[in-house]
Amino acid sequence: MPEAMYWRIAQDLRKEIESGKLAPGAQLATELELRERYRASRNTVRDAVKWLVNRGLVETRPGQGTFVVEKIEPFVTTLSADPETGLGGGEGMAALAEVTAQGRKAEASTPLVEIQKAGTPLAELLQIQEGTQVVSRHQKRYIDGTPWSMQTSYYPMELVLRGAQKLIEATDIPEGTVRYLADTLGIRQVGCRDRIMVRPPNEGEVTFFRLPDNGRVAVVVISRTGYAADGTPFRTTFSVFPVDRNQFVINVGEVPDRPAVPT
Amino acid sequence: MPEAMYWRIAQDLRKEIESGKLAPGAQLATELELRERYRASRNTVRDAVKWLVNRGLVETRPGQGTFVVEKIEPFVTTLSADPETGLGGGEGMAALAEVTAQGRKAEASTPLVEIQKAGTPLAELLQIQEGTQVVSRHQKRYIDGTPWSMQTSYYPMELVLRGAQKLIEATDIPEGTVRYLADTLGIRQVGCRDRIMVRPPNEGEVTFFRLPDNGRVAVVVISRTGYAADGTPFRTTFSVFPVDRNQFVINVGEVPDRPAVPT
DNA sequence: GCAAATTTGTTCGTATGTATT
DNA sequence: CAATACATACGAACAAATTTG
Repeated sequence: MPEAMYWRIAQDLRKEIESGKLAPGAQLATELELRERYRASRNTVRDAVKWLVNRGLVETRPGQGTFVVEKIEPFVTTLSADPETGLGGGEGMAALAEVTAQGRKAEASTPLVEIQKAGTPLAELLQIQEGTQVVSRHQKRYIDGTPWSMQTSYYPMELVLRGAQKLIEATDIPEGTVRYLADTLGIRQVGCRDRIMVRPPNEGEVTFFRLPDNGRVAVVVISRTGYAADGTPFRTTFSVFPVDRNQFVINVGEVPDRPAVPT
Repeated sequence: MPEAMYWRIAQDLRKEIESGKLAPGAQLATELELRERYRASRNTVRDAVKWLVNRGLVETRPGQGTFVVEKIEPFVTTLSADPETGLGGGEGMAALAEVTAQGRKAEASTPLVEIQKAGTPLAELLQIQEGTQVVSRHQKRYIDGTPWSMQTSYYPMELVLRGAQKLIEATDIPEGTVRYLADTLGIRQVGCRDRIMVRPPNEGEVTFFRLPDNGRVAVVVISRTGYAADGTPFRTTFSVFPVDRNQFVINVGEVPDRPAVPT
């Protein structure tokens, strides 16, 4: 009972890729060559190639050919946060420090500061009225020159009025905003809650991260909400990472140091 | 500069879906109807529909039609672990308790116990020689009847020889294996390290979780390695969750209780 | 710099098979 | 069994992107 021909062709090529016979970066036979090799019409071999493209095994470049996708060396981010100092998870300066510690070069764009009204999800996280004014601080991060993460932090506007002026300055806050708020307003972060979810990328994420335009590569969104001593949330940070180049580690209790090596 | 016709048709349908004009579960016009509506050939409207299928917006059922995919109510798992008692993160009985607490019905298959040789990644995590014998305990979990996660825990065979007989019995260990090992062998878990990654599902995962066969829905793999007081790892658990129905929460420090509501 | 050759992208027409109602 | 709807396959033509001579 033969399966569909395009399927058999696709499986044949898949095996060649997975066995390494077709190495990452290598060019596949052209559609015309495949047409002859499998004695099928061009549209049928194109269906087979589409099957591979949709699974992220190959990519086609008009005018050039079809190529086996290169695999990306994943970067490992430690999410474990010190509830006091602020955090350690892909946030602020701590993020950069972790990158350089792994022998890679980290860069970050200057913060983009905006005043916005809180939408439903944010208002819920910060336990404020929908439509309340919030400060948004946005940064893009790069590792070895490739886009690595986008981060947006939200603070109730009230904090600025109470004296945290630096929040609305488009400059890095070297000591970290959590530390800054503790020093300036005496708001200590006694705990935080991370929420992790995975979803398809939106248009802006596709272009910034240079993801395939078929939406195959998802993004991880980590929202971290910081809580003050009285139990009220006072800031939330959303970090967006493409799943094809990122892994995460959480340490609890006493764990030995170890270079985080991807699997 | 008109884009390709299949693209315009796809965008048109996408907008109808995203605006809610085509509700989840609703049936799209048939290919023949779309052919008339857009004055394109059937192959062209099929290309448009394929574009939507590859993004997971619709699904086609031979003999029936094309339907807008239903969105799934995500389940929230708390990963925060107590380094002592064991854990809280989607593991063992604790997992079941969290599910029922959210007013859902949890089930788990009886454990499948196997003796295996450790492969490279596992040997690295457990810091043992590659090829060393390990006990593997595998379980599948369901929430409200739908497949939710697959979990496989690995223990060095040595633990069984030292007296932890229950590890190789195909029965639930109600108090949890971490507690059991502490009671039986005096091995206390003083810390653990979680590693989170996202990858496409393999064949077994596609069939168990009933994922679309185009590999669009990725899975989250969380490996949790437990460390004893002397700093050596003594167990690793791999948990696999489909990303379309799961979110995760990590609490650090003092955070207020709050019903975990998906965004 | 340009034209030709190569390679993938889009569109149509047509025929037949398979699954469901 | 018949009607309906999607799945597979072939052939053909032209367009667009890229490389090559």
